[in-house]
Amino acid sequence: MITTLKDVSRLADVSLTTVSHVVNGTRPVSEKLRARVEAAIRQIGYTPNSLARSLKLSSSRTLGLAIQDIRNPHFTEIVYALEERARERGFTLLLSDFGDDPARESDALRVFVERRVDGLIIAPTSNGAAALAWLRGRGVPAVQIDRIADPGFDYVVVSNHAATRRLVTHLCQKGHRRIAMLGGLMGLSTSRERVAGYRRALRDAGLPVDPGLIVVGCSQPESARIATHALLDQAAPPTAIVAGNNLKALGALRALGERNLRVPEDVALVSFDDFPWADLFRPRLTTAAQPCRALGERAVDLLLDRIRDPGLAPRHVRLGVEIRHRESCGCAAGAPFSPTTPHVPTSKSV
Amino acid sequence: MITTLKDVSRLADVSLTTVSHVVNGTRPVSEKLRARVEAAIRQIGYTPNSLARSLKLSSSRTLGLAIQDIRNPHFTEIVYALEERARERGFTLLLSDFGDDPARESDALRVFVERRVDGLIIAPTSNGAAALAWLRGRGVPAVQIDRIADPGFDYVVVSNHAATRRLVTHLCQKGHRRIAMLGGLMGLSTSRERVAGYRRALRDAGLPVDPGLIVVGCSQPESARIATHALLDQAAPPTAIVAGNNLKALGALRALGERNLRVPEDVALVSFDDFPWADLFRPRLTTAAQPCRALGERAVDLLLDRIRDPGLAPRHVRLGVEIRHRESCGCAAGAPFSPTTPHVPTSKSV
DNA sequence: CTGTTAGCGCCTTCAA
DNA sequence: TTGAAGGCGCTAACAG
Repeated sequence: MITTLKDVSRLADVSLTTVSHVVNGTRPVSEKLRARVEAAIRQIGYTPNSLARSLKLSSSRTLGLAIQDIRNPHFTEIVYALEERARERGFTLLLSDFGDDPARESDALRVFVERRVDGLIIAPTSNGAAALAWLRGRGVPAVQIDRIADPGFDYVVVSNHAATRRLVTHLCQKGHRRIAMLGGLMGLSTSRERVAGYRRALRDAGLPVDPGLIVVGCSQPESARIATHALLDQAAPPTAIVAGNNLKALGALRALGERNLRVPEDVALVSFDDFPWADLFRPRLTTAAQPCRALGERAVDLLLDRIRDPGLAPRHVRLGVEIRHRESCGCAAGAPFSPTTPHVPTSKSV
Repeated sequence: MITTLKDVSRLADVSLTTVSHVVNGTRPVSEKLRARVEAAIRQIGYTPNSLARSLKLSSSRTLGLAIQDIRNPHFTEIVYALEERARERGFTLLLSDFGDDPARESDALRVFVERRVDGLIIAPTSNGAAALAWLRGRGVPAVQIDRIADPGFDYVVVSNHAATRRLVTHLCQKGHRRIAMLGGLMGLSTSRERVAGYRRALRDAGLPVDPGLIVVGCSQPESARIATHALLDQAAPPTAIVAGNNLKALGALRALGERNLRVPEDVALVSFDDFPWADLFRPRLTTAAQPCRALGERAVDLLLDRIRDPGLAPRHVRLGVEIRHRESCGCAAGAPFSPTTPHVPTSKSV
């Protein structure tokens, strides 16, 4: 059923070498032989064994991708971009979803190394530094995305500080003086940078930083929901909330709904990360939209460069973030339905 | 940097055979030698080369996954389940997103076969039959998910007919007499089954089937949006719409919003496929929620069974679908925010 | 232009 | 309990 070069060479009555060369186009072969070989290949349905090829060449043209949770739309979008770019450049993606669990993160890297991926892309956990150190010991090229655990490796992330700062400044300009921040796990660079951006914006606006308005450690909608309730139970509750990512925004939205608070009239809400269908939430969310597509593409490009030349100095890329003003910040957005739904491909036929 | 069994055997001064056996625990080794070997392994950081191993064993413990568009939340959820189950059972997933393009579908399968995956999971396009036939010629185990292109292969899908029928019957019972259907590409079994279920429900209710109320071929939100506008432009527009999947629901929702039509007061809307955040859409969508998790798990299990025993007769699994009644069908849902958000994992800490 | 041959790293029979 | 040796399928010197 599964055939080999040798089968082809026997059937075409040529040497194994010649077959290899016509398959790979790696040296001139006379028309006559080439025709015979091609006929034989078709006849027995030969498909090259890239395992053997990889073993010989010590290059698998495979990239490992280790990520938190592909169900988070933000990561989904990145995975999509990574896969597409990798495929375009002739690489296949090995996928591992490690659910923010450092132990599973290490497992994933081990599996990838055993499979001799040519390089790997990782959104590191708070324990990522150790995982990356292990990788370094094996000389495997890697690029970090979304978060930074080890500046000794390449990375491509976004300007978390600046974007959060703009989000918060916008809220300040609309007159809010008690602005709460729903932050993530402080072991992650993203969380630290976003919280720092928040603080900075407050200071810029001459507003005090009230520790009671900063909640960190939320990593799922449910914890954000609970945290939001706690925030609103305070004596002097916030009039605006900044969600550190999309999952936290969902949780906040749920809590707000449960209290029948109106957004933005009663409480304003802005969030990091956009959803492709953010225009269908009510209220429509004002967000800091990350360039997921570009991020994925850059990450693959960086990685392939490094695979080609492992001696390169670490390269650090920070991409800009677009603030999408919709309703939840208190701005009356233009048309009731924004015509731009950037992440959803347009149809080709009805 | 990357070391081999031979390196270990030299350092530990034992035979290569012995090292292999301690690594794989495949035959008894004396305490003394084992200790030496293990020390050597640690010392040089040996990581097995699974490429070589796979070549020798002709089994890669790899599964190929070929799917339309991981950005569709429905597929995202399935990919998540597949990856998790595969990992639990010691397999790694190779990912290929082929964007509903038959040419890219074939490419993906070819790449998978070249990489000698042990089996593959595919959500076939309308051209899937040809692709699967090619696979059969190579004797590669495969299971279809979501859609059926070749009953000669295993599959696990959901009861599209019955679920759509229940959705439409519900609408009929609420008094709707002009119910439109937004169907997908009729080359896909899902689309055919769902449209058939719709027709069946109308007949059961003694209602005429108006061809003008059935639109097929939408595959993206944008085409569904346009189709919805066309539907509403008719002389006798529908009072209810059934979206054949989640993307079509997004499009319909946008069109409805653009016309300032209220759901469900002016037009009712129900949809196949649930979203994890469906509770945050306004109106909250009534949906036929597929058991994505179970589907993924069954698919992997079926595939591994078949890999073990390729002689098995084709196995066909059809899973039930849960109708989630929310507001968009005209039912006043209970609490304003449903406490069940099944696809979003609960937090472990705040 | 074509063929012979030596591995890539590993598993496993066979022999000791 | 241990080791030597052949071969999985392929590529690329090297030789004709």
